[in-house]
Amino acid sequence: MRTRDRILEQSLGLFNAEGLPRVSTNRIAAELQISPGNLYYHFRSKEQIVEWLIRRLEQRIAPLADPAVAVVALDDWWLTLHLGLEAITAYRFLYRDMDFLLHEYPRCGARVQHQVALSVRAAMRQCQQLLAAGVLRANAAEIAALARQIVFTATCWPTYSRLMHIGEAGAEGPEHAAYYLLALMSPYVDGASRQYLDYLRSKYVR
Amino acid sequence: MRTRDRILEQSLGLFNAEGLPRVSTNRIAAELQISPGNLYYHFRSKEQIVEWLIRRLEQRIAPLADPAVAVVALDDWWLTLHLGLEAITAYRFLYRDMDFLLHEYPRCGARVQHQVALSVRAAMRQCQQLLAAGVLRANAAEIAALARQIVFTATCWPTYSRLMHIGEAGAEGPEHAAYYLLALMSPYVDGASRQYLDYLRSKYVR
DNA sequence: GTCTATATGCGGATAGAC
DNA sequence: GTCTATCCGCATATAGAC
Repeated sequence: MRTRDRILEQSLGLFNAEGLPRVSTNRIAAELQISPGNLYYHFRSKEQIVEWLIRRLEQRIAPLADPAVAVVALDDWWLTLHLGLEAITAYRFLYRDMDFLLHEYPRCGARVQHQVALSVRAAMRQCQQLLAAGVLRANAAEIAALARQIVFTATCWPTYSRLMHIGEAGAEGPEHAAYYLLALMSPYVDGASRQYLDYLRSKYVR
Repeated sequence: MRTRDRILEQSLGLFNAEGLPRVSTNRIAAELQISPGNLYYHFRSKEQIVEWLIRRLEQRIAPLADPAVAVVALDDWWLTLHLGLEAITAYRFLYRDMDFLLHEYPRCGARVQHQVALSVRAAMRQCQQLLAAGVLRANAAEIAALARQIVFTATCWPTYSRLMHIGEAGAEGPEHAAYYLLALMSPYVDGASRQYLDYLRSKYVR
């Protein structure tokens, strides 16, 4: 089953680099120096390749949204968020062309939608834990809006940033998004936690 | 020149409803009950249709980014932002498939990029005016991050919202984005202005 | 498992008559 | 200005030999 894995790996790389709709199955095969027919022996369709890639992403982010994980300090939140950003970066093609995904491969699109919905719920849970721990100071409406903003920014900022600074190195990496995520959180944090947050933020100044 | 305008109007409607890549020139012609050849008599290419639509959008938002406009009260800011959101909604297909746009029609993509860059600059100017007027309370770094967040949210939230709540009415309208834009601004506003902001926000609760 | 060859369909765009 | 007919190229996917 070696060829199968090579197809998945090469597809992920090409999809991230050039975008799902612009990478044809013929292209993937050519890049791997195998025939198109061979590729279709391993995967019934292009959609199936995408579906297996999504499966890998799901396994990677599932532990981050696990309710059992306690988030009681800013550090816990930050680690979780950073791991999430890295996962999103590694599979950024899914978020980059979501409109295409949803229309061309509805099953895949629905799965990504579901993952994002789970992330929103997890973000709310984590914000509430931080509130209970006294790290955050905000009312219920603010918490809800903040959690949604966090997930929105984490998923969409890399794409936005890439579009606006096309060709610039690192524009789609997690660092750009990280800075703005800290900025979102900042007004609701004070005391010692706020100092730590400012410290983190200073590491991401451009 | 009647047919030409009908083509533009119909294209805009179809692009917004189904997305730029999924609406073919043949489809536009069929919908208007004219022949594909006729369409290509009026526009050399599909790209030219898009280019004329962008031109209309540019004319619509230019006055909103005009440095001559004074933004000294929360009300001024809110009006400008709301007009901007309505313009984005009216031409949402441009933001919905920006990756496609940038790769397939680089000239068009660059123009939209340029418009967004202008919007960021305008947002910063306006935030600084609000700061000077005592409506906002923030340092320079916070102002810069806030202005970027505002433009990012205004341009990307409608698309994100639509993808997450596909089929739901109003998900891509300006209202959803409006609520979160006010939430972004809120922590940096206090006193009488804050009360007014909360009042505005209450009108958009879901 | 892997290849070659090919079916099938669609989208953008053009030619030339009316 | 508008039509009909058609070219061209590409992408997904399949058939059948090796």
